[in-house]
Formats: sequence, structure tokens, C-alpha cells
Amino acid sequence: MVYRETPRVLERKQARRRKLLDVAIRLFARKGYHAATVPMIVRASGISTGTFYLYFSDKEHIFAAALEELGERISAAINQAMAAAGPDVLLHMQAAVRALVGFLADHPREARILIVESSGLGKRLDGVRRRIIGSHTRGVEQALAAMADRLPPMETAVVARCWVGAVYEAVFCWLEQPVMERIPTDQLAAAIAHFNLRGIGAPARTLEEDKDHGSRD
Amino acid sequence: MVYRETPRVLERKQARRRKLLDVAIRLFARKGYHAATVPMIVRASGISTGTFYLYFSDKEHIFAAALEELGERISAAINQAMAAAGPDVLLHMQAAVRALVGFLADHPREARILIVESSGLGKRLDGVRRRIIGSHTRGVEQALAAMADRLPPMETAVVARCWVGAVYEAVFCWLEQPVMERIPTDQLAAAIAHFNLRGIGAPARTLEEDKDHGSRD
Amino acid sequence: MVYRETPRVLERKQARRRKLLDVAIRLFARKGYHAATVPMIVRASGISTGTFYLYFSDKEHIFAAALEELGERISAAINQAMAAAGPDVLLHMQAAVRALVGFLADHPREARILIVESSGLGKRLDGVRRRIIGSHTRGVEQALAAMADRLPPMETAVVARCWVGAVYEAVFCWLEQPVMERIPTDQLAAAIAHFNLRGIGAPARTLEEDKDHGSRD
Amino acid sequence: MVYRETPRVLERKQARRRKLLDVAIRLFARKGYHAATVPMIVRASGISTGTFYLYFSDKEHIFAAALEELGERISAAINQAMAAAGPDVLLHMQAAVRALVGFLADHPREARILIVESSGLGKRLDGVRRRIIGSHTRGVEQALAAMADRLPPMETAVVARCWVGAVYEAVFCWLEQPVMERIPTDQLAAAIAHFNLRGIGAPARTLEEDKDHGSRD
DNA sequence: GATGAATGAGGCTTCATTCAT
DNA sequence: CATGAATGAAGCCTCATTCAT
Repeated sequence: MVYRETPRVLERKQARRRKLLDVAIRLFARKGYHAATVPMIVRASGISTGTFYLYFSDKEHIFAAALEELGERISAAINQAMAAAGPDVLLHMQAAVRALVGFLADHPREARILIVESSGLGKRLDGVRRRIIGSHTRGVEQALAAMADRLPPMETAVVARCWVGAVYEAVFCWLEQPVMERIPTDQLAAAIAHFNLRGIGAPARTLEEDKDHGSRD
Repeated sequence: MVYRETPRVLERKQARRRKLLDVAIRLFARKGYHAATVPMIVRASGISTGTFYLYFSDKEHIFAAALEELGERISAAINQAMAAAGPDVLLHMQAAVRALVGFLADHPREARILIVESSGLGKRLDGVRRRIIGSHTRGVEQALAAMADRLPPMETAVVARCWVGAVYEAVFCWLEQPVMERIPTDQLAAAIAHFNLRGIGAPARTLEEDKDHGSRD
Repeated sequence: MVYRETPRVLERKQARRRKLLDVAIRLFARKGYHAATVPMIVRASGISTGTFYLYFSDKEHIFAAALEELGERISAAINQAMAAAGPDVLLHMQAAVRALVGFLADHPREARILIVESSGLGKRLDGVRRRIIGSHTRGVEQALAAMADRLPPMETAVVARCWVGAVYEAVFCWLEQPVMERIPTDQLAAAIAHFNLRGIGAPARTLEEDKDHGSRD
Repeated sequence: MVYRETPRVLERKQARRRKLLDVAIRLFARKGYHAATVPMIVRASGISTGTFYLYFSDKEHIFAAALEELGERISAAINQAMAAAGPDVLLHMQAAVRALVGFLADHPREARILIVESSGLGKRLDGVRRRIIGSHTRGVEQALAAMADRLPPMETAVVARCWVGAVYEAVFCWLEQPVMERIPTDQLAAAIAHFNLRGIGAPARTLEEDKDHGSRD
């Protein structure tokens, strides 16, 4: 509050945090949580070890931050897609699946962090992961509630998790395949969306429009 | 030439391997792959370090063995349930879901190993995991193929993964809830099976029978 | 002394000892003292660990035995060559060098054991090594004494060691070269013998006969 | 940005590396490569394990560093002696032998590392050793080439190795003797130099000057 | 005599984190 | 604020040797 240059300093601080986080995301994605070491992150960032601990109190914290950022990016992508999808909730959901699949397909390494690397890392990090995936689940749950009248009765909480689990697992397996053998992203997204929409008992009409994408020939 | 009584020795060898594996499964389940250390396993087994490496060449190998055993137990449970489910493939699939959910619910710690702890552990272990979950996926795929004529056309490979992903994710979230807040296992299994069967476009008839289980009130 | 079959038993014992020793020599030669482990020797011999310790009280002992056998083989080769070399002591010495070089060149792996692997292995084994190489040195010393009148006065003990050191080092370096780049064994032996004979001040006459071997063109 | 006084820190770093290296040289010399353990070196240095690996990436590396340092010290000693030896190449060579013998005699433990302990330690370390001893050999070879016209024709590469082998073996044996029984260093050096000079066919004149040193009485 | 399962001390190395500068 | 040298607990694993069978 005394010096005018505070803003510039703040800026630099932000920049350093960013740098660290970017490098960390890349390394976590590439090598996994345990194999990506603090010394590595620090070296690749050109920032000193001490400074690292100035911005992140912990290795866990930087991983959590990475996870969180990922979650936000995904949410943004989904929200944007839903906003563009027109008024109908079912279309929203379909768009959401497509957006999620698209994002994961476009950022496979980052997807790996969320789907694979963030598992089994202890209470704290498991919690963060839950929160992020949970937010998707909740989104689905709310959508289900919003059109409860047009759907058969169901265990919405469970179904929402099925929905999300189906997306992640299908995309993950797809990512594990050699690029050459993968079906096109669109087709993948369509197939998943189709499965999920049918799974929640969406009225046949909606599905019809989608038919040509979801079937092979 | 004077080394008799091999049977007794063999027996003890088996017993030791078992002991080690049991303890390892417990520890891996409780603390995760990294936090469960070889010294811990050894201490808890009352067996020497050297002996450990006599039975498992590696920490990775004992984990793989644990995973594999789990896979077999699950497969056994599923196969048994399917055999008892009558002639129809759809009923088979329903039974399989119930069996899988039931198994995971009954062995939450072991489930944790497979679903959570076995992720992001490097090529070798990821491979083992894939194989196990993959075998479920293939089972689903075959079932889908077997009744292709009664189902709408679909991307079977993708759909099979959705199916499996839905089960695992739903069960896993359910396991994370405090016991008090969980819905009954049956109800969970029914909801998941319902979602999945609808997802593959199973004829309405089949689903009807199941209606009262899958809805809340 | 009670059973007639003692001889047959003894025979088998000998055979086992031999087997172990042969395998050990091969492994020590190939991998060095530390890298060649008892389990390896045992496995490669098809003989049990326990039995190993029946024949050799120690890993050190089997290595010592290997060394000793090598020493004997070399001595035998040298003695034989010397016996065939005619009456003159100088010719003896020349023949000895040729025989030693020849042996080491023909058994490079075994040579390695003696020259390289047997160094720095602790008091006991260093002693064995000394004894073996020392016996060569003493041979040289005696020869020097036997023709003291025909040679300039010298520090025979030191000179004998120089003689032996020259042979081993020259051969060893030669062995380290790619086979393609090596000069022929004969030429090597001649060059070394020439150096050594001159080194002890052998009368020019003797050397003359050898001229065509030791010089390049 | 507030990290001043680098010089003081650098100084301490140097000191630590030195300390570690000194202790390591002592221990390697006393107990050999395998028996001298990292924990030992660390304990004797009063430096932590982690710090050890900060300065030397490996146990092999610190041994290599020890070897290298030794090589440099020896080279320095030899070069200095040669520079002081006057213009003639033969005198140079004589001086070099004396310097080498003198050095090894004055630093018996270190000599042990180079001559004895550095053998049979695997590719990497064998390479380092070769390089060091090889540099002596090459020195001899160059000298031989420089006076080729004054010497009889010979296989210079082989002869150079004979020269070096003679020195090392003679000194090494001498070091193994109880101090009481050793002949004086000068006499040893003279005897070796004499042998070697004669071995390369050095003109009699040169040797004459040296006569009184090389003979016993 | 023969076997091979069992032992356990101890080796090498890593890495998250601190703290003097 | 920033630095990076220093820490040390703890991990994984090997292997010479013993001893019950």
C-alpha cells in the first residue's frame, strides 16, 4: 500500500505462479504424480526450490491447483457448449457430453491427470478429484431434475454417476488406443451421448435426430 | 537325495505366498500402492524381507498378483451369477451387473484397489488393470453381439465401455458415502442395471420387470 | 573303508566339484567376482545351494580354487614350453614368455580373472593372486640367477617383477583391443620377449636370432 | 534477488566436495571399492547422505573422480620431473620413471587404488582406469617415436605397455613387502629405469651414468 | 550326503522440505 | 522476497550363508 509498484510486483508473482502451474500440469500429465518430482518442476520452470514453496505450500497443493484449473477449463467448455445448444435440456445434456468428450480428446495428457493420475493419492487429493468430477455429476443431476416430468422415475443420484462414469471410461479407453485405430471423436461422442440419453430414458424423438451419428453404417 | 516330505514343504510355501498376498491386499487397500511399503507388508506378515522377494520378484509383482486375484474373484462371481440367471442374454447382463455391484459392495477395500489404487502406476500395472477391466468390457461386448438383432445398431466397443464405466463409477461413489447415507445395495444395482439396459436399447419388456426396484417410491 | 563303492562315490564327488569349478571359472571370467553370485553358479551347475557349500566353504574359496587352477594350467604350459626349448636358459625364458602370452591369448576370459578380476578382493584373495603371479616371478628370478655370469649385475628381484609386469600389461592391453586391430599373437610375444630379454641385458647374439620377429619390417 | 555472498557459499561447496573426495580416497584405498560403502564415506565426512549425492551422482562417480584426481597428480609429478631433467629424451624417460616410482612410493594407499582397486569394476570404471594408465603409455610411445632414429626398430605400442607394466608391477610388489625389507626407493627406481631403458635398446652411454644406482654392490 | 527355502543385515539411492544467506 | 544447498528418513532390493527336512 506504500509503493506504487505493487501492481507490477503482483503481476510478476502471478506470472511465476502460472509458470510453475503450467510446467507442473505438463509434468504431472506426462509422468504422473509420483514420478513428477518437485526438483523437476522447479528445474523446468527456471524457478528456485525455495520460491516454489512460496507459491505452493506443498507438492499436494500444486497438484490440487492443477486439478482445479483443469476442472474449471472443463466446466467452461461444457457451459459454453450448453449455452450454444438451444433451449432444450436434453440438447443441453447432449451438448455437454460432446463438449466433455471433445475437451478430453483435445487434451489427452491433461485428461490423464484427471482420470488416471488423480486416483489413489490420499485423502486430500481424492477429495479435490471428487469435487471436480462431482460437479459434473451434480450438473447432470440438476438437468435430470429439471426434466423429471419428461423422464421415467429414477434414482437420479445413481444415474448421474452412471452418466459421468460412462463418459470418462469410454473416453479413457479411446485415448489408450493407438491413434490410428481410434474412431473419430465425433462418432465417439455421439455413441456415448446416445447411450447416456437412452440410459436416462430420453424420449425417442430426441434420439432420432442423432441416429446417423451413433450408428456405424 | 535325502530330501523327502516335499508335500509338507510345498504346503508351507503355498501358505506363505498366501499370507504375503493377503496382507498385501489389505495394506494396498488401506493405504494405496505407494504408501504401502514392502517393509510394512513383510512386518505384518511375520516373514522376512528375503522371503518376500522369493515369492514376488518385485513390489509391482505382488500388486499385480493382488489385482489379478481380484479380477478372478470378480469374474467368478459374475460367471456364477450369470449361470444362475436363466437363458436370456439380457438377464445375464442384468445378473452380471448385480453380481459385480454386489461383489464391490461386499469387498469395498478390495474394490478400492481395483478402481482407485491401480491407476497411474506405470505401464506394467496399468496393463494388468486394463486386462482385468478389459475382460469385463469384452464380456459385455460379446453379449451385445449375441443379441445384436434385438438391439438397435450401435458402436458396441464404445457402448461396452460406457456400460462398465457406469457400473464402476456409480459403485465407487456409493462406496465413498458414509454407510448411513447409502441406499441399499440391491437398489443401487437395480438402478445401474436399469440405466445400462436402457442405454443399450434393451426392449421395454425386460425393463418393466425391473421397474419396482429401480425407482425410489 | 567299509564299503566297496567308496571309489564310485568319490568319483561323483570329484565330478561335482569339477562341474562347480568349471561353471564358476566361466562365470567369474564373464562377469567378475562380485557380479557372479553363488546362486548363479549353483543354477548354472544344476547343483543345489547346500551342496555348493559342501564342496567350497565360501565364495572366496571357490574363487581361490579357480585362481589356483588357472595358475597351474599356466605353469604347466610354461614348463612344457621350456622343456621343449632346448638347453639354453635364455631360450627357456624366451619360450616361457611365448607360452604365457600364448596361453593368455588363447584363454582371454580366464586371463581376465587372473589379471583383472582378482585384484582388490581383500587380503585372502589378494594373497592367492600374489602366490600365483609370484611363482612366475620366482621362475624368472631363478633363471636370472642361473645365468648371472652372462648378464650384467642387477637387482634381480626387481627385474623379475618388471619382466612379469611387462608381459601381463602388454597382453592385457592387447586383449582389450578389438580383435580386428590386434597384431598377431606371435608378433606380440616376440615383441615382449625382445623387450624383456634386452631389459635383462641378454647378450646381443641371442637377440639377433629373434630379430625378424620383433621388428616391424 | 537477495541471495548475496555467493563466494562464501562457493567456497564451502568446494570444501565439501573436497572433504568427501578425500575421505573417499582414503576409504577406497584402505578397504577397496566394494568394501568402502557410501554410508561409511558419509559418516566419516560428517556430511549427510543427501549431500553426498548432491556432489557425486553415484558411488561410481566418486570413485572415478578419485581415480581421475590421482591420474592428474601423477601426471603433474611426472611432467615436473621431466621438465627438470634436461634436454635429452632418454633422460626424460628416466626421470619419468623415477617420478612415477617416487609418487607411488610416497602415496602407497592411493597407488593401491589405481593399481589394484580399480580393476574389474565394470565398464565405466575400467574405462577411466584405462584412460589414466593409457595416458602414461602414450607418453612413453611418443617418447619412443621421438627418438626412433637412435633406437632399434620395435613394436612401439607393445613396448610402451611393457614399459608401463614393468613399472607398476615392480612398484606394486615392492609396496606389498614389509617396509623393513624394502630396498630404498631410489634403488628401486633406478633398477626399473635401467630395465626399461635397456628394454627399449637405449644406447649404452646413457645407461653407464646410471650404473652405480642400478647394481646392488 | 543333498536339498533349497529362509534369513536379514545392509547396500544404494531419492526427494519433499527447510533455512541460512 | 528469492535462493539453492543441505537434510535424513525411508524406500527397494540383493545375496552369502544356514539348517530343517
